[in-house]
Amino acid sequence: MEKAYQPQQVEDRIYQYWLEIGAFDAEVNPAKQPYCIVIPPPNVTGVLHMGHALDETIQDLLIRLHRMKGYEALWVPGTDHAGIATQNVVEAQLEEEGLTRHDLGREKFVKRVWEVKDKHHRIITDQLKRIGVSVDWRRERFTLDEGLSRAVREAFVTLYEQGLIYRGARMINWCPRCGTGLSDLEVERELVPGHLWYIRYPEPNGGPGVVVATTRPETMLGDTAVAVHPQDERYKEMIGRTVILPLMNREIPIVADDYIDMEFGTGALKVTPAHDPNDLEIGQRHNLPSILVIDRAGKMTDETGPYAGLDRYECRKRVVADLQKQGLLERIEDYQHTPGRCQRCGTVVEPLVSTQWFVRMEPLAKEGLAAVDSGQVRFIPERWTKVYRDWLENIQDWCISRQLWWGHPIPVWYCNDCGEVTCTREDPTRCAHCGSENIQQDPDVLDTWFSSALWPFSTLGWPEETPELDYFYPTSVLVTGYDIIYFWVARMIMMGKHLVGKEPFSEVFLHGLVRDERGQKMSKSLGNAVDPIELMDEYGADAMRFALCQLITHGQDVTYSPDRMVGARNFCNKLWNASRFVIMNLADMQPVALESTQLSLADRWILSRHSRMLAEVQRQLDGYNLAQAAEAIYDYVWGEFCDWYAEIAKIDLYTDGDNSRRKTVQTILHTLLDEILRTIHPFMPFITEEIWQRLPHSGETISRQPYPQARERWRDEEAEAQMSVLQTAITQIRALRAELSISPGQPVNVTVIVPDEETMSLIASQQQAITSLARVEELNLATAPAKPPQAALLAVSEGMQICLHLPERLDIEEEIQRIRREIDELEKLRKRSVKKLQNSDFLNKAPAQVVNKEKEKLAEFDRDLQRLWDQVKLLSSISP
RNA sequence: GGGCGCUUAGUUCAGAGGGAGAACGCUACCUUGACACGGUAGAGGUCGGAGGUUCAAGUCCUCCAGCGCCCA
Repeated sequence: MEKAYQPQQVEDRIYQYWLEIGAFDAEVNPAKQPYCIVIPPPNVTGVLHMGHALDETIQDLLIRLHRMKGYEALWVPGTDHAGIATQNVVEAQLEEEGLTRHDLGREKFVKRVWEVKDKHHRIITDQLKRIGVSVDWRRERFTLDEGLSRAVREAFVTLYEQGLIYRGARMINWCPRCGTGLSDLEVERELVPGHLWYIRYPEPNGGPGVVVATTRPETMLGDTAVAVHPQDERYKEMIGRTVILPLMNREIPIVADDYIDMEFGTGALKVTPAHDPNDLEIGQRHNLPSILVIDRAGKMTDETGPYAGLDRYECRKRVVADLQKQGLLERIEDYQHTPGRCQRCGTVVEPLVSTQWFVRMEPLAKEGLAAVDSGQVRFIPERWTKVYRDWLENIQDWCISRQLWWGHPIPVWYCNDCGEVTCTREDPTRCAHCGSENIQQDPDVLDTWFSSALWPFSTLGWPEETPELDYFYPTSVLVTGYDIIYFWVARMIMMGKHLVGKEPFSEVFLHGLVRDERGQKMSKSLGNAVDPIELMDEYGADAMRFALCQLITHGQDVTYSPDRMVGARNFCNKLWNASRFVIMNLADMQPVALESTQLSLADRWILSRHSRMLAEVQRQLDGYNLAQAAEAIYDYVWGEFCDWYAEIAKIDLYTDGDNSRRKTVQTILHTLLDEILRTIHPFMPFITEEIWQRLPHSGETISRQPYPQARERWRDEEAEAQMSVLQTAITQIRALRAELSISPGQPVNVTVIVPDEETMSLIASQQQAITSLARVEELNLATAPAKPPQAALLAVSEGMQICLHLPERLDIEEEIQRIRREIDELEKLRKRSVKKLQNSDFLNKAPAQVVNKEKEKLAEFDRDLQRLWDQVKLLSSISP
């Protein structure tokens, strides 16, 4: 074995091996319990980032864990066509060539998108394999493939037939750059500095009229009213009268509406029903006409007279200038406002009334709420439930049509003769209403999230009643970031309940987002994105995975930390070398039955600690506390198995003589290492497989071995307590050595004065461990009240006095000072303890157990202090 | 405006009522027959601030400040 673990020599080979033996293949298997995760499909727009690495690591951990626990574990891989995002990538490429998608035409353009999809799909697949994902590649899906397209079609037609999908003219968000309508979720709002323009609308008779305040003066060209609050004393007289809309010279009414905020601006609101959702509602309440003044390209329409054809921002400047010229611009204030921007391209969206397809969400939202209220779906961490609920309780209809070319076509045909709509599961050749063949399909495509919403069941074969769907659905858990609760999680739950009749998963584990070292969200545009591939090149996939697991705490964002990578890489190496040590000493192993063998203190102790660790890992994993589970493993492996047990084991391994001890130790080392590897495997699959293959084993792969379980019979409180005393003694001797910088090569003599016979026999039986681990030449034992030897360094702990003989070089004054410092520390603790025990409230109200513990502590402090003072006296008496 | 989260060692983060923890970094000593990606021993926190509850408060409650996010 190499002296250091070299992941690059291992990972590829191991992954190929797994594929060869079908280690990740899952089948419908009634003999086993199913455990299923469907991957949140990465977009084929780009490459995987740290957020994916985190997401996949968690899922792989859960899948591998359950596979080992005996479940039929299926992880379904796949990718998402990511409609608008992918289309934009290709459009950006074309732009560099000086072309638009219209220059190419729809067919050629879509062909080009497929090429981009293929390229990114290859990259993503390679990246996933590097991470070590144990997905069943035979079952990979793509949101635009044939089966999923059928699912989309079925879902659309079903919802249409049920009246839950409808076509209508409604206010939507329009992105002038992408040239498509968007759903509310795809609009991001950001506070930016702007202005509030105060514009006077005079009365027809030349009276002063009213002053309105607006952040978007260009929309005034489409105003059809001014609205005031009915209780507003300032305007009571004006209600029902008219004012002249400047520039357009249109006479518009003043209406009263409760919606108006009297505090904002002048309390008078210009009403533009065609370009503001609130204005639209006011318009509907007062039967106001709606005048479209901004078109889909962001240019002014013919309705705007002299401004027709101008860009909306150019028009804003001209309107302001013209108002100023006419003396109707009263003033301009600085004002922070939040214009909506297209999530994908950043362009300021235009709210406008447009005919689109919508999903009626209210009935579906009820099903979504019921799924959570009934406990069918549980969020982890629990607090996200409220976020989910709040959204569903205030749900708006979902605009699902997109004026794009990349995506699922809308399965609707319009009849050019009778004007009716035909929506069917198979492509129609004639109108379902009049039989005319003069029909044409809707040119639009569906929101990419529509197909995503079906993912957990479409990937399992729905709408076919496949055995997979029957067996694996509902899936076990969904693992994703909290940023797509609305976009994806909620919609999957609703669609699953409604279309399949069952919730798509019983648990949702929501993790945080990955941020850079300064806490900023990682993104390509900011240039702070860390490439997981580079990390894996440098530290190895296992190290990256383990580091990510250590960083995952419930729902909290994860700050990328290279230090963690180093720590995890070192842990890999530690595991590698501990294994190397065990393997080197296993050549002549003849396993013994541990139950019927005489075990040493260290043996009993490590078996107990091992079992305790397994229980803790289990407990933490059950609660999705991955960081705590990882910590439990780390602390045990490094701090107990390596630091203590392996060191003590060397005594038996390297000492000739008692062959039965060697056999026992070999058996324990092998047994525990095997279980350690299996316990860590879901976290660090590659290194554990590599080592496991080099250990005596049966079976093809560690990934299909049973997951270790804690053994109650290995628990040994007595061994743990005794070992603790031994560890204290050794640590104290080491500390005394360090105090005087005695090099490890230099042996020392030690006297341990023990408080009782029990400790005496304990220490006596562990002489070898002490002399070996603390590098002691001669170990003397005495029972209190023996006097410590003169001129010795003294430490006091667990009732023991540990004296390090140093007859020649000891500086007595310095030693007295050192002991006094120790006394000061103890004294502080003693005082606190005394104070507590003098408090009658504490004695009366605290549980007896706590009080007793405090009393014991105080007794120990007193005893230790006494001995330290004795030593000071002793040293003082011989001081020159 | 409403809601959520965070504030603990130089840095990144755990801890959720009974003597402050990890990783990395730092100091000292050490190539000890698994490992210098190592060993041993250390230094380093009035747990954001102010009140309160409690015998006991990083830990529970209230308020405040700062940072971040979501929704309107």
